Parts: sequence; structure tokens; C-alpha cells
Amino acid sequence: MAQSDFYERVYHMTRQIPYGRVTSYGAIAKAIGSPKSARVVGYALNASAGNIDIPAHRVVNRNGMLTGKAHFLGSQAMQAQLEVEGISVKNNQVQNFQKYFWQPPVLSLDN
DNA sequence: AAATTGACAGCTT
DNA sequence: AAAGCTGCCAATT
Repeated sequence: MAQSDFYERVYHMTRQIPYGRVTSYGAIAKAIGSPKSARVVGYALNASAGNIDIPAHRVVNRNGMLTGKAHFLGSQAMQAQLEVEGISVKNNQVQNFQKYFWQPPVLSLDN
């Protein structure tokens, strides 16, 4: 059992991010039904640090900046991983962020 | 139980 | 336009 359903939703949504794409905390928060919980999304991902099953490196802030970079195991792990996936990172910022941005599907609570 | 913190985002000055 | 302040929600101390 995970910490809470909220965390589970964040992890689940993060796992859905396709290879070579990125998204934002706010987008995930909105997708799980709490658009104001962007901070909590980051908090959840922080707790998931070290979980290779969760591509947290594909999650950045709305500016496309690697704000969570410092929280990874390696100081350059996040940027390196993104570049491996074909995403250009310059000065802790994703280039062509809008182009690589992946809009997470809104969870159907009614379903 | 109350106060502080935090991988954000939006509004105000 | 750029910098600062406030709001939000769950977790931690």
C-alpha cells in the first residue's frame, strides 16, 4: 500500500509519460483532479527518487526548467537522461519545451 | 494538534 | 517586463 491514493495517482501518471517527452507538475496535478496540487506532485516524485520505474526526469516545471534536478541521485542525472532521450537541455532548461511537452490524459473519475 | 516545509503556479506590485 | 508575494495540498517535525 502506498503512502496515499494521491501518490499512487502521481506515480501512475508519471509512468505514462512517453519516451522522449516531458510534462509539467501542474499538468499532472490537473490530470489527477487537483490542479492546485502541483507542489504535492513534486513532493510525491521526491519520495519516488531512486525508483527507476518512475521517469521523474521527464517532469519539469511549467517553464520547462529542471527544478528538481538537484533531487536526483546524480547532480547531472536528470539532464543526462533527458539528452539521452533526445531532448536538448540548456542551462537547466528544456529546449523546445512546448514541442516535447506531453499533455497527460485527465483521469476519468466517472469511469 | 499546530506550525513548517516544498521537484509549483498564478496574481500583484 | 521583471521581481516578489500569496495560495494550495499533503507530508513531516
